[in-house]
Amino acid sequence: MKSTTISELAKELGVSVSTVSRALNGKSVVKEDTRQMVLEAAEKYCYVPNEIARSLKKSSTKTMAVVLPDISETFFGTIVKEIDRVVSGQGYMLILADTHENADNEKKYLDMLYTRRVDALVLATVDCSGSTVRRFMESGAPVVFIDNVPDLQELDAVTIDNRQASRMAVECLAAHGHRRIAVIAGSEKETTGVDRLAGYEEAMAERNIPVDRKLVAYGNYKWESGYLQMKRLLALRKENPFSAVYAISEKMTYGAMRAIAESGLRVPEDISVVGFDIHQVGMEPRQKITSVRQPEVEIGRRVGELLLRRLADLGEKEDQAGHRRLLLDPFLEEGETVGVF
Amino acid sequence: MKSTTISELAKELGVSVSTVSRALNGKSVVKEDTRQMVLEAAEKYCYVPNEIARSLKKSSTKTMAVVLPDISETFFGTIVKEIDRVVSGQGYMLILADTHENADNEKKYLDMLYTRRVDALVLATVDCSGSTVRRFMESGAPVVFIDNVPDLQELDAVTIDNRQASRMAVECLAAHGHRRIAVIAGSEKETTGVDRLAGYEEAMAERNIPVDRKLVAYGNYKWESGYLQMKRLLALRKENPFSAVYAISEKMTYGAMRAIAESGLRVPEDISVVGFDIHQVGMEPRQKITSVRQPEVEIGRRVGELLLRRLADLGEKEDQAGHRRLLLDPFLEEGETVGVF
DNA sequence: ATACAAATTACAAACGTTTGCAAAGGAGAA
DNA sequence: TTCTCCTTTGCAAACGTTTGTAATTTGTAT
Repeated sequence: MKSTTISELAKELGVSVSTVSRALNGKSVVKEDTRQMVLEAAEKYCYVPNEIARSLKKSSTKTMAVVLPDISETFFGTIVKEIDRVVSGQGYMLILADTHENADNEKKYLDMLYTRRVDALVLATVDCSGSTVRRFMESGAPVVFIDNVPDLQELDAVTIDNRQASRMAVECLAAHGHRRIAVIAGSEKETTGVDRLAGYEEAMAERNIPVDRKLVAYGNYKWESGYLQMKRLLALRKENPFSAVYAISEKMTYGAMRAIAESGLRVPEDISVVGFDIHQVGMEPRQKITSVRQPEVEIGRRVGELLLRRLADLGEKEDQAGHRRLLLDPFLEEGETVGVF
Repeated sequence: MKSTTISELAKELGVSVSTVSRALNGKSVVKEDTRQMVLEAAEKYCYVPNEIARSLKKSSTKTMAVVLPDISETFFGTIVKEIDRVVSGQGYMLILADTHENADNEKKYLDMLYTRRVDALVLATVDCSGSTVRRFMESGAPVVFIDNVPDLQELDAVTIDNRQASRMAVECLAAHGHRRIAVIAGSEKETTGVDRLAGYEEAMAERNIPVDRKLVAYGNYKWESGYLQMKRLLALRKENPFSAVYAISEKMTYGAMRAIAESGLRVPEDISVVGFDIHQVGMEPRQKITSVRQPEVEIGRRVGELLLRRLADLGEKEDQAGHRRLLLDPFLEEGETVGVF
């Protein structure tokens, strides 16, 4: 079931391969009659261009890669979906690589992608040192970071303003009278987690509320850690009282709420909760959770557009405009988990 | 920043390209000294094989495609993640295409994938006629269907037994004394929805419970339709009473529960609920939802393994073993939304 | 030293395109 | 008719590999 090639068409029609190629691509001048003839023959013999051969010749694969820690998360799924929508409009396709949050896998995938000569890369790295991508970036292919951005200067990135996100959470709680606000933060290694905690501290400072270290718990973004850290905070509640808690990931928020429910306390009567990335706000079976949200679709769109522009600029031989770090606005989605204190 | 090629290495070392190629690939006989020399030079000059050229020559791209309606759904995300894990172990990468549940997009993507000569395809189609894939299948590339399987004979597929899934739901409810069981079903066009409804009917028949058509609502798998259909069912509850409801998708389950909550009824005291595909059973902030579940990870693994075997068999020139339709077992995950009637 | 087989290496074609350049074809003007 | 100029087409190289076959080197036995 091998498919037709240009040269077979050429032979069939008694013209040269270059003529067929030009007729098919439409870019170059070919007599209209010939073009029609070629097009009909292509139709008749079910000609399908071989993108591999074309890639080799043009050294452009019309392929981008997305490397991320966990595609099963709605957050990443939504971003990828939108990137795909945007770039597929220009004929690009997406190679997906799920690193399982593992730096070795990330490196392995980046190597595989490099040999495949993808035109561009979007990366939600687990290795903030940025060491794994260096070669890629040096090769000249556009790279855009999302979610977790290494602390290097020269790079493109699209994220939300994570400090701002936490400020909004604290602001919401403070506006309801809360001052003793616990936080379930993330690891100190990832820029995302660091920024979110910093935002919390800034917002507290702005309101002259001292940050009680006893109310700062460190989790790892997973359900279990939200659950366990909340249990811990609740156990010490006598000595370190608090009226609200802010968790910086979706799963930790769920875990924390479960811990609260199991302790017999009510939300928001006893404890107010602000979550992060709660994707089904308004769709929860019961209580809507107040949550800081990221505009995933916009993130995806901006990433796609940025990559397309970079690739176009490459073609134009313009020198790359300075690298840009897009900081999008998070937003607070009101639910039913914040009460007045 | 162009990277080194085999012929540059060859020139540098004063040997032929074929020798370098063979030394690098290790398959063929090369004097050990030469191999070392080549390997060192490759290292020194940062040689990276060009997979595109290799693909062209070997007419195998080491690439598979996954085409599905919505990657932002955890269900698909989890499957893709596992397929990726399995096949990347054998050097394959995954191209992802999100059709947005649109048949035209599906066709467009399949065309793009065909010109890219992907080695294999996994497809969660929205077009059960199977017409869009025909060419692909005729080309000889392995195709595996998931989720929604066309009613053709000659194809590979990995799904759960959807009838069995519904039987388990009904069985659970019946065991708790429920006989008037409403169902929020899906469209009549998709095999998945059809099978799930059929399973419901079978299970009812087995228990000599007549199926009341008034208790069968048709949704479209989305939150809103679960919500609206439940509202409708509740509005008619006086004339068509029921003590339980079974919804055949995750989002419809959430929507239905929201509608129940808004009507002031309690779950499970007033109405019992069995859902489908509830991914965070046990992680919900409050009430655990009893749900029929699909083993997504196993589905992904079986898909990956099946594709790898098919591709290996192709190489072996063995004639393809008959097509197989893997029917995996769904399972019931107990929550707190089913009470005795 | 010579011959022969085995081990190693080189040559060249092929995979299916694109594209610069040269060649051919045709039309109009001298 | 011949020359020029423009339009259309063909030739051939290139993209970076793999691989069958031929050529060379090496080792061993005579």
